Formats: sequence, C-alpha cells, structure tokens
Amino acid sequence: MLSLWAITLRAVKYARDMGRWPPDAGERLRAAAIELFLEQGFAATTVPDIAKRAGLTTRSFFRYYADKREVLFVGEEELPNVVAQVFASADSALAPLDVVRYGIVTVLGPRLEPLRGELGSLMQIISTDEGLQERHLRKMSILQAAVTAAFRERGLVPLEAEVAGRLATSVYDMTLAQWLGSQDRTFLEVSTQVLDTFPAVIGSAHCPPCGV
Amino acid sequence: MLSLWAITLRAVKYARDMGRWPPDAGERLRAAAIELFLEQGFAATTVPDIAKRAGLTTRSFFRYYADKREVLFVGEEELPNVVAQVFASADSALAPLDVVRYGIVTVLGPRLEPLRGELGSLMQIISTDEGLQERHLRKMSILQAAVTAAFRERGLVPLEAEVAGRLATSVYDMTLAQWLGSQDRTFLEVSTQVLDTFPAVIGSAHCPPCGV
DNA sequence: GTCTATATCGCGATAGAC
DNA sequence: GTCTATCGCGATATAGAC
Repeated sequence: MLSLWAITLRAVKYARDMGRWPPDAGERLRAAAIELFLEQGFAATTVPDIAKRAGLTTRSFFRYYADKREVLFVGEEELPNVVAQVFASADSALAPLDVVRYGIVTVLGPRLEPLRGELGSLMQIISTDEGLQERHLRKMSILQAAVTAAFRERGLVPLEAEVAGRLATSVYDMTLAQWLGSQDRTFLEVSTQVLDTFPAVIGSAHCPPCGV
Repeated sequence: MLSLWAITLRAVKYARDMGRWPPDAGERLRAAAIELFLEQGFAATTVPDIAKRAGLTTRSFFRYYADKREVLFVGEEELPNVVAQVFASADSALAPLDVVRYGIVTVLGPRLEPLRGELGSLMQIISTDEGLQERHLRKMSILQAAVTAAFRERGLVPLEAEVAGRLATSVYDMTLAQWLGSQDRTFLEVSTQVLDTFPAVIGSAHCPPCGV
C-alpha cells in the first residue's frame, strides 16, 4: 500500500512539467552507475544500487542495458558509422596505413581530444575489472571487423583486409592508452609515434621499391 | 576419511584399466562440459548439468574452474612458458617478424598440427557464444602481453615491443582460424601466407631507407 | 557441502500519453 | 482504446561465503 502511494505521488509530481516519467532514464542509469563505480568500485556496485540512485527499479535497468558492463560501452554501435565516414572521404590511392593515419587526423583525433577526462574515467574503471577488460577487447574486435570490411570494399583481398583491420585497431588501442597515460601529449602526437612504429618493426623485412 | 579411500581405490582402478575413465575430477568435468556444450549448446548447459554427468556436485565444479567458460581454456597458463621457450632458442639477430616465424615453425606448428580435431571442436563451441569469444580475446591478450615482455627483454623499446607482440598474436589468431577453416592445408602453409601478408600491407606505406 | 546474495529475465499489471 | 515506460513478482543460474 505504501509503495502505491509513493508511485502515485511521484506520478503527480512529474505529470505537470516534464511528462509522466523523468526523461532520459537510460542516461540517468548510466550516470548513476559511473558515479558508483568510481565511488565503490565496479564489482562492489550492484544493479539494485544503480537503480536506486537513478530512482528506478532493478527490472528497469535491464530494459536499458543487457548487463552491468554495458553502461560503459554505450555508443559502440556508432563505430561502424565512423569507419564508413572515414573511408568514404579517404583518397582511394592511399596505402592502408595511410588510410588509418588519415582517419585519425581528420576524425578520431578531433572527436576524442575534447573527451580526455571522460575517457580517462572510463578507462580507469575498465582497468580495475577483468570482465570489463574483456568487454573492451570485444569492442576492439567489433571495430576491427568494421575496418576489415571497409578495406575489403576498398579492394584488398580478405587476408590483407583483415591484417589492415588489425593494424588499425592496434593503432587506435595503443594510442588511446598512451595518450590517456601521458600528461600533456596530444592524441595526434601520440598517434603519429604509434603509427610510425609499425613500419619500424616490420619494415626491415621487405621493401619492394628499394629491395631492402 | 571415506574420500581418501575412494581416491585411493579409484587411483588403483584407473591404473589397471589405463584411463578407461578420465583420470581426475577436473578432467572428467572438462570432458563432460565439452560433451554437453556440443550436444546442447553452451548457453543451454548449466553447471549442475555438467557436474551431474561427471558424477560430482555443483560446488565441486567451482573448485576446479572459476566459471563455466574456463573448461575451454585450460592450459592457457602455459602460454608464457611456450613464449619463453621460443625466445630462448631464437637467434638474437632475427628481426621481430622472423622471430615469430621461427616460433611457429619450431614450436607452435608441431604442437598444434596433431590437435586439429580437438581445436576445431573448441573453436566451434567458442564461435557460438559471445561470452566465450570475449574469453578467447582475453586469452589472446594474455599471449600478447607475454610476447611483448619477451621482445622487451630482447632489447626492443616498449612501443616496438608492444607492436611486435600484437603482430605475433594476430599472426597466431589468424593462422588458427584459417587453418581450422580449411580442408587440407597445413598449419605451416597457412602461417607462411599470413606472415607474408603483413609486409605486403605495411611495406608500401613507408620505407626509411628509400624514402618511399 | 549448505546457504545465500546477486545477476538476469519472463510475465502480467498499471498509469498516463496520444 | 492503444502504446509505452515502468513496476512487482518470481524463476533460474551463477558464484561466493560460511
């Protein structure tokens, strides 16, 4: 009975100004979750904790997120779009690694540079939990699949496309880690250093033009 | 006391019958799990199912494996040893990619070639479940860390070592997938093709000696 | 080995919004 | 009325505590 009253009162409270329910339930849940993860740690935070802070129930949490980890990976479904955007505007004469460089300079860098603080919080939480690290690896795997597909459409044979996709993903992942771990380097500075390391490690094996 | 007797009796019995049954509880649990995963699928198989088929209790399962996925990843802790074995015998003049080639030819190929059937079953199960794919990615990540550490001890600077570690892991992962997906190619044939794809994709981008 | 917290999800009911 | 977001209840399974 008491709970029925509470529901009714809350309903009345919101009916006037902003609709039946408080808006952006998903975003409120996400904010509450990140707060709690930072305060108490990921493992120590339960879904009921999160739901309570967001003013919702456990059941509602699972309507928005398949599991506790997903709140840290929203927006992932946009990755293929970002990849497509890069490839659509990239000069078709560019070598694979230069397509990656182009994408970082024109799209990834500008997008990520302003988000340093937020990304730092996310990666800091992720680093504390094995399950989250696995989830991060899957995210990279999804990105890799998207890049591989794009390189294939660009004309690379499947094996070359997958290699290119893996290279691109490695560059991204390494750059992100180095950048967030550094004090004052820009994303672009770090990315350039990472990119140039690949030919340095592999390049000595073979170079058709000069025969080395 | 009773359990001690049981263990002793079983040990004697198995010594006689030469492993007509799996030799120990962990291995019996693993065999039961893989059977059930193949029969009913990973998600549809519960830990009580596995324990029952192995003649043990749910509690016992968790004494041997941290979770349901781990039965498919036993032996992973040996990976760093394998890596160390390769690097210990590799000519110190070899370029990074040639160290990888050397390790595949001398250690990985001979080890994996006879296990094709078993590895095929494992990868087939893994491909059906997202959680298992994540776990596989973490296994690759652990391998990568081991290779990176080994390259660092070999004298590469950290960034180069990580690139080399990622390259090595990609070669392994791609080779495994291509090999298991093919009909009659050997692990070594596939690995050579994969290895040669890396310079082909990267080489044309930049070459310090000739400036191209 | 037993007990229990917690994650996850299916189902039906409810309360406005349109 | 239909639709949608949410709640409440309960069932199952995992996983860890005692």
